[in-house]
Amino acid sequence: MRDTEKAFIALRNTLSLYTSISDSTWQAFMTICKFKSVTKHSLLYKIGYTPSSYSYIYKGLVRCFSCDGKGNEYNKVFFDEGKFPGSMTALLTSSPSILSLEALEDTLIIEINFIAYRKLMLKNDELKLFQIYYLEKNWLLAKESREIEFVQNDATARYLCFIDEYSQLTDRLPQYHIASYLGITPTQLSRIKKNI
Amino acid sequence: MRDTEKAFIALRNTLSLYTSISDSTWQAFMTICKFKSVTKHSLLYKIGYTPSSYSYIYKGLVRCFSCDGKGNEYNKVFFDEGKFPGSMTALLTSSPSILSLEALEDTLIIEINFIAYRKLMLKNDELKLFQIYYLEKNWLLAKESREIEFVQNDATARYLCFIDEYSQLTDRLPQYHIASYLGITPTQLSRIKKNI
DNA sequence: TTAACTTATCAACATATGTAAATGAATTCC
DNA sequence: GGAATTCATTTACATATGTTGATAAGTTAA
Repeated sequence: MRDTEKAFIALRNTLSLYTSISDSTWQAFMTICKFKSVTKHSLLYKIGYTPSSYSYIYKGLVRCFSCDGKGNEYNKVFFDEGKFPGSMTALLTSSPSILSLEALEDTLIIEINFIAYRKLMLKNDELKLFQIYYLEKNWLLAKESREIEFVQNDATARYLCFIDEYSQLTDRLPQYHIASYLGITPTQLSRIKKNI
Repeated sequence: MRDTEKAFIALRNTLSLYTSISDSTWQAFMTICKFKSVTKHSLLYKIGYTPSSYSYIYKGLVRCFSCDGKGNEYNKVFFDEGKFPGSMTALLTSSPSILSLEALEDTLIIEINFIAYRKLMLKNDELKLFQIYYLEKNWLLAKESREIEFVQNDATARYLCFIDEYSQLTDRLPQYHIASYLGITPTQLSRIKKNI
């Protein structure tokens, strides 16, 4: 079986984790999707651009980061297989994103056209349910706990949280990207690891 | 005119900032609202409880904070006149809140029953629009920029952001609440103020 | 394979911030 | 009005983290 087919099967399985997806819903959904391959280090989208699609990761790894004016980057989330990287905010408000997405490995994705998805979702009850469950689980709750985790913990505790949350990614990610996620320098992360 | 009436007029004006509110919408909306007075230092709701209403502040000041296990509190947002304090997350997901709300002054609010509001909103186009605009402006965008502000800036820069965003509140808030909002101790805030 | 580059670790020093305790000003309470 | 409490500031010291530069291991490219 080719990657394209396998990717679509994986996508349907992921949707089904949230709510049941009938064959007819799936047929309609597939027509607004496009399989795509992006090479390591390329950007799925850049700060300042208004994205027109979600992505679904079949294979690979993507980081989401913001930038300040001085050339520093700050990692916010990592997305691996089965996740939907993207700026929900930029999509919902059709405004330029304040975030960028970069592939950290050669990555296979399925692009889901955002406008077509909205149209389809608004007249399909299964997709409406998916949308609600997905938003609640992956955005509202995740954002709230990440914020609290960041505010309440020191860097060592945040590192332990990171290992807990991203155990399967700790060796796919370079140290300096982890450090940036934790809000510290690679030097400091090195010290923290030594102290544990 | 009594406070109750003035509060309801203010509430209608606030709704109208987001979208137009017809008389019939307003009549229906008013029936799910209740005027209430809360004294300084009392809690609108506590961590662990599932809130059943939004509030609207007609007069007064409320802080939203989280707690860790060691008795420390962390301020997240301040709400003054015209704002809707509450944990959107807890309401949307009907889950126990991980946040508390405390009145920092004697405060006059209007409580809006959440379940009744959902019902009304889902069959009223004006309220649906209000809901979307309010969510986008006050939750998605605000949360995203607050997170970036916190991650990218040092404490001095965050203090300047705070003054900018909350200029009208800087002298209604005690230093130690501002310090907690900035993620530093009152001692450090004192030093920062001296250095500016 | 060698050379060039990237990455992780470490050391030395600088800076930001926390902690604890003291002081004085402001506020609250009887 | 005076006593008690709360709050902001300051000092001295401790700790966490940043910065810079060195080194060595690992990776990539010629």
